[in-house]
Amino acid sequence: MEELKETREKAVRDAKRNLILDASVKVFGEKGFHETRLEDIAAQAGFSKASLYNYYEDKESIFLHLAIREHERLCDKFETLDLPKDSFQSALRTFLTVLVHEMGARFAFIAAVSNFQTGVFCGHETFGKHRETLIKQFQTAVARIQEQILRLVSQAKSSGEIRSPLSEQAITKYISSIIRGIMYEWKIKGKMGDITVEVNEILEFVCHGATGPAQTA
Amino acid sequence: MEELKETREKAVRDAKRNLILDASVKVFGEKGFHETRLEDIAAQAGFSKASLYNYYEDKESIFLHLAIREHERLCDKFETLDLPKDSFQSALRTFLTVLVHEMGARFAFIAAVSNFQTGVFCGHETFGKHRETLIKQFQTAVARIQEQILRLVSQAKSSGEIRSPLSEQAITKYISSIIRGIMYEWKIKGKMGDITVEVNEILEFVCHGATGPAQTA
Amino acid sequence: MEELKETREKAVRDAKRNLILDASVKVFGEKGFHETRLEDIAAQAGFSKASLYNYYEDKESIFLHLAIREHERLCDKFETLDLPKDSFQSALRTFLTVLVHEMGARFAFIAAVSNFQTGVFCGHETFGKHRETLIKQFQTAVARIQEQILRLVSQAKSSGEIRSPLSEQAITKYISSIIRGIMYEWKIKGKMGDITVEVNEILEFVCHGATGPAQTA
Amino acid sequence: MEELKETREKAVRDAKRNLILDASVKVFGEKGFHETRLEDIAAQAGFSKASLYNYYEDKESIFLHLAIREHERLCDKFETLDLPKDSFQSALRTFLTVLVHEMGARFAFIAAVSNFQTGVFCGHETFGKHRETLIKQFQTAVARIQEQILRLVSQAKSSGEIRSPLSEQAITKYISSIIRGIMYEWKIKGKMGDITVEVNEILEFVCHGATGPAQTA
DNA sequence: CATGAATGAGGGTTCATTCAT
DNA sequence: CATGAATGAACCCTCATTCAT
Repeated sequence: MEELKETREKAVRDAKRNLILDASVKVFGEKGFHETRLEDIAAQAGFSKASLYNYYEDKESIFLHLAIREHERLCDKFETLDLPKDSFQSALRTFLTVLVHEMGARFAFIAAVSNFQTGVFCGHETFGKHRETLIKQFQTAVARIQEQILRLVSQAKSSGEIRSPLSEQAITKYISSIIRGIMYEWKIKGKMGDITVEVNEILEFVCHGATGPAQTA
Repeated sequence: MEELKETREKAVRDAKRNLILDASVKVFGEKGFHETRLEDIAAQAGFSKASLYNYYEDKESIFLHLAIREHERLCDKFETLDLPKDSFQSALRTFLTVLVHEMGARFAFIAAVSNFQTGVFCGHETFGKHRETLIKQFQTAVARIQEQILRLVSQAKSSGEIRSPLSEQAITKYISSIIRGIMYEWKIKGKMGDITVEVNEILEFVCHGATGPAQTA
Repeated sequence: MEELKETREKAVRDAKRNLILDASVKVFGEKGFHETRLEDIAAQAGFSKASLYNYYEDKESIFLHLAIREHERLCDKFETLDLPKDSFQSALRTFLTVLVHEMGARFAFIAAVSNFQTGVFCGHETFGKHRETLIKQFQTAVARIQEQILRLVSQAKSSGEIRSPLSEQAITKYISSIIRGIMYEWKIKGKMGDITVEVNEILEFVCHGATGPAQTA
Repeated sequence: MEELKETREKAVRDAKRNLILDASVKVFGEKGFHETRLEDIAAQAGFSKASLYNYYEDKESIFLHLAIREHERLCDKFETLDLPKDSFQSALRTFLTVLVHEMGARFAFIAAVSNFQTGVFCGHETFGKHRETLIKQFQTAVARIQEQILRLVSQAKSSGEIRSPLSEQAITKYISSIIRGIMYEWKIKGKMGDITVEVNEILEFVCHGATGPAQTA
């Protein structure tokens, strides 16, 4: 009995925490970290500004928790995903489709995360304990996505499908950059593009580069 | 006489405007737009905070003028640059080397510019007249770099060196993203990497992609 | 039957009210009125913050009730106390010993009360009805202690033991100040001193002043 | 020329810093540290709230600087003061008259300082560098007054005028307590009492205690 | 009665910008 | 032109108090 109540209350609380993040993804996405006012988030979430502090330590905490949630959701998606095993290209196609599909819906926020990484972190060096671990989690979550790509690339390298002399890390890095570029583009345009087209083009470029496939001739 | 004095004074004024930008590139690069305080810039430039307003309208104006200057400098460099004509690859190598060399010295600021583009612009819709034209200039300047790449790509496509079915714009976009990715990486690491290595790797990837050159076999 | 239940419930309620005050004496003593958070008291008392409002009107009410309780307890002690009748000095010794012993255990809180008196009251002029009477009680309770001293002094004056030309009120005032001074000293040092020593010294000073007893010579 | 300007500007700045303190002594005196709003001080001083930050780091800094100034002023007064050399009593009379006269005009603030000492300091242990030294200064300044009294007492002890077996420190402590008691009394009453009367009474008590002078008989 | 959650009302502080000298 | 000083306008965050369960 008592336990049931507790779990229910825990669930409600978690739901509200998520409501706040849902509101945040919109506002942070639109305005970026600095120009976002707690009040905007509160209004969007249907809370008062002060209430947010029942759920998160402070503004930065909301941002980080959100980034973590979004990245982990994505990772979870990938872990339950059956990637085609026939070829690197089709595996990457599936992967990118899911990735862009998921990220795309939050492209603006993803862009904000990148900005946050390069703009807010660098320089800061003194954090409180809580902050410290939260940031670690954040970085881990962000890194985990890259690792998914890295894994794909590594497999393809082992199987001989990737014959590039470049290190797996370098290739992964470039793929990431390209994806982030897409997010930026959409953010600036204000809307998503066509996912299928976008993925196909990325694939084409990633697999064959610019000088391209006809090299065989 | 009078004219001479005027031109001299103009020159002095321009010199000071540039001093301010020189200071800004450092501070904006380190802290990003939002976390930069006018006072930081003033201190770095050897002025008082109030003096900055003798030379620029406001904080955003400094940022935009700086971005414009940096991008135009780069463009000027390219216009006086004799790119090798023998192959797309060697032209691109030269181009990238110069680009990364120049940008690299300001990588942190370049990262800040990207963040600014995606984080500050979007959402704003009411600008004063002055702002309006300044922003146009800024966007033009940023775009001009991309056009340099686009021109290279176009030529290579005409000459048949690029056989990718992708549009020239798409290829250009990916190359840009990769370069921006490098800037981000350096910014996060806090220092530049080895330019030659970096350029070679980019080249390798851009030209042949991941599955790579040995496709011939 | 019904009555019994009611009295029992009343007793429980009173017990809880006292629990809250027990917690408060610690927290108010350590942090003073302003820096004490209701949450600190609640935690210390094993209640939730909201529950406190079932027992007391508000923060100030807790503080006042506590001060009243502590002072009345002390007065009760004195009323059941058989002071030696042989001399002013020995009566005062017993009195001070008990006073300092009792107060001393709560020295930090006593210091907080003084601060509260001079810092919070003065200036306030609009009080609600409830507040009004509570404050009266508080002031009465604080005054009652002084009256105990006053009574001692008066008796000694009547009996000729006190030959000072000073009014009984003045002497009482000085004794109070000295006692409060001890509380402050302990509060700042963070711990009580030796009661016997302290009382003896106070006695010496109060009875003979600085120029002192040897005046006879 | 240039130097003159600088010293003048320095003087103006110092004058303004003092204006702020002048305003603060009133407000802090009336409301105490916690209930004082920066805005109150600003209004009283004829500044905007934000302007205060041109002169002092923060609220606590204003309070501490003020306390230091007041205490040092008093000390300076004493150092230029020719205390009668004929007897402890007349020296103490002059001393107390000046002390109460000076302090009295600021009695409310002096009370606030005591509250601050016991209420705000205790517990805090982590301070910034600046704070650290400022607090040291504050404590030194407060202590210096006590030392003046201690010196008087010591001399009188050496000269045999004070025959009390109590330590000089103890006597000094009691005198201080009594003075602070007066400040509290005035603060609670809302106005100063008659200085001459007050001083005479203190003297009487301090010199002969309660049982008093006629002990000779 | 107990309490988790919600919130209004502020407070201290920051900073881009303006103004007077 | 240079600058110290002044300030309006926010913003983040805190906390006593209220409310719904």
